[in-house]
Amino acid sequence: MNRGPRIRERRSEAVTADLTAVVVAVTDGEPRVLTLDATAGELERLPSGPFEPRHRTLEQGLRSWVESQTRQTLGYVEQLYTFGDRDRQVPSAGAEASRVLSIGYVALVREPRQSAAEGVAWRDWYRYFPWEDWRHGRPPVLDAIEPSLRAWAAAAPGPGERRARAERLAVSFATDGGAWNEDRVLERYELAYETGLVAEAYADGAVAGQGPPRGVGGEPMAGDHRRILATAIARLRGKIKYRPVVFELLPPTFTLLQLQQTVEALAGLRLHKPNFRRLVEQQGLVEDTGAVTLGTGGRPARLVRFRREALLERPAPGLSVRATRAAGSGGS
Amino acid sequence: MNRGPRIRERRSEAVTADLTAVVVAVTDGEPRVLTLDATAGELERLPSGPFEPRHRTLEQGLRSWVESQTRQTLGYVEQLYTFGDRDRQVPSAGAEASRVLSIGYVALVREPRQSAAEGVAWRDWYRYFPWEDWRHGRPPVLDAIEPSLRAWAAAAPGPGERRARAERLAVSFATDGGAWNEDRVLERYELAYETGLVAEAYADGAVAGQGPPRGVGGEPMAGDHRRILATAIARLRGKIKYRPVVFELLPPTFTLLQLQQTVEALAGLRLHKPNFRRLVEQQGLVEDTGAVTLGTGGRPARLVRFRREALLERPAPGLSVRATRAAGSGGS
DNA sequence: CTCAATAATACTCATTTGGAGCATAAGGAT
DNA sequence: ATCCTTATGCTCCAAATGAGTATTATTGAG
Repeated sequence: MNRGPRIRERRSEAVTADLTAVVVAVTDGEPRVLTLDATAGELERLPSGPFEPRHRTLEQGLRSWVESQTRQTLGYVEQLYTFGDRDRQVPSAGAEASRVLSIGYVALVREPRQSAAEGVAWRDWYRYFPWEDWRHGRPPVLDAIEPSLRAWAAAAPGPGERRARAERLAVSFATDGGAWNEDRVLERYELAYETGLVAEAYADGAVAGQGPPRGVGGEPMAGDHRRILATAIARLRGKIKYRPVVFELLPPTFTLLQLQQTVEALAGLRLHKPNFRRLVEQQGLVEDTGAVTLGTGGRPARLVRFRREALLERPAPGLSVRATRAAGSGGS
Repeated sequence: MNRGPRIRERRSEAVTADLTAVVVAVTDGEPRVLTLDATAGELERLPSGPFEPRHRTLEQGLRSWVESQTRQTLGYVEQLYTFGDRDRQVPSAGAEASRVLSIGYVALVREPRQSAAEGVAWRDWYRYFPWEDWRHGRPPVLDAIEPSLRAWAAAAPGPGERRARAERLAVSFATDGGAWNEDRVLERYELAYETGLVAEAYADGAVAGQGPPRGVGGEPMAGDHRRILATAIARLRGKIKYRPVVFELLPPTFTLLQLQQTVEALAGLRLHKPNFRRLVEQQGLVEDTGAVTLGTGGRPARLVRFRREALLERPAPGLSVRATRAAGSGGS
């Protein structure tokens, strides 16, 4: 196949490709993401680095950057999305800085090393999205957010735009009484950005003003890292429903409650225990190991392991997460 | 946000980003993709071109290339995946050709212009994946493919690898009697590639030999375009189940049969008519227009339109596609 | 003008799935 | 022993789903 001439002709338009990793673990029932601490001039950030000639593949490049920056080796890795630049980033360093692509990845790890390196920390991901955790009922921060959202919708230029904004709010944030959909993490972040609720919008110059209202927009991150994190959470929340990805976060053997709490941590919802177990059993997702744990605080729990054969038997071997009316979508 | 220094330091590692479009339409109940004809030295290809400074965003760049190459304007556009180079492409033009990224997109259009430009054609997508069309029962080409797949599994280096290959076959191609999963288009293409069933594997040097067995591997495409097409089909087949994307392919008003046939075209499956209608109705995906069509060949059909409010009411407003036992997954 | 062919539409029925709550079992702590 | 906690098992019912059948409204052949 004669692609030579074509490729050469194209090389004139060069860009830089930044590989960025959302490395996820669940410890003590909390979802955590691997971050680099904020430094003098910069905010907290995700491990990342440019794609370089020494990297065999994009994914290899990513693994290499994460390891060198955090001493954490990665297991399961999945590409998320490639973000262009001018639609979001600030051309702070002049025109020549404007050709950067961010290729986002999500990685799952089982046993996070405690403080793997200096300046590296596993942080609760709800630190960055406080409105996403419904495990203890409706997050209070939503009451502080909603007025801003409604004001933004009301301030739309025309009636058509106003209706469009109201619909986006209804779909994403379940204003006007609809059901909260835990998957729409990215839409919600984008809305928060557009309405000036997150600090990044001001840093990028997308929204004018001093900064967001205090204490409601979640912790900011450098560049577009929080957007990449939102994409990762959305992807994971969607994927657990039809792919057995949760097991990448669990040790080889685990109890059903551990499994449930891991799913709950990711989804940000409380699930109905008996039904969750029934689902897991009838999907054939796990098999008994014979062993039991004692440190449960109650009756000992069976230890189970993931059953790979489930991949063959089910078209969509996942764990549908539907909140119990009790704690998930109901009141506080 | 002080990103200046960091960005400059990274600019040394430049790559080229190629934007590639899978533009899809369904006409006469057949799924079609917009392609550029094969030329003297090259195979059929998808519209594509490099991301350039003049492009405001990645998506804008894509739209611009598609329009200039095919005179087709795009409606719905969605990014698919960014493919690195060394994992697949041949470094045919020397070392400097090895830093190309392909960013794949899928676009849906309603009314394909007939022969929009010279050298441009809407082609049935099953031309490239003959094993993916189960609307008339099991595709005969599978009988020709399976021996090659089994031989490849049997020829694995060790017993562990042999088992791994057999499992991949079982999952992707439903060998050993499992159910065919229409979503796994990409896995099947990758397997066909690895087993030397598709011409691209030889062109890339990934498989040694003259070329694939004749008449079974589907029509080849330039570079990694067929892989991108496989990704697009897989994405669409998955997405119709939880998002109302089909309507992007239909005119403003349509009949329920048209809707069903469009879904069937994408999924490559035959559906049970009464149940499909019931699903559409109870999901509230469409509403009556009052009008009817006559050219049905039988009783006139109601004309309906998409109901946007369904987006608000349902968490996953889509059309689950489960084959009827009759024609979909059953015998020929 | 009647009848067959073709689709559209309506309805039935059995089975499965899914949400909710309750009952019982088996540990540890006091 | 009693209570607390968690694991596990089971029931009930409503909704969704798969499959099949019946009826209705056109077109077109004879």
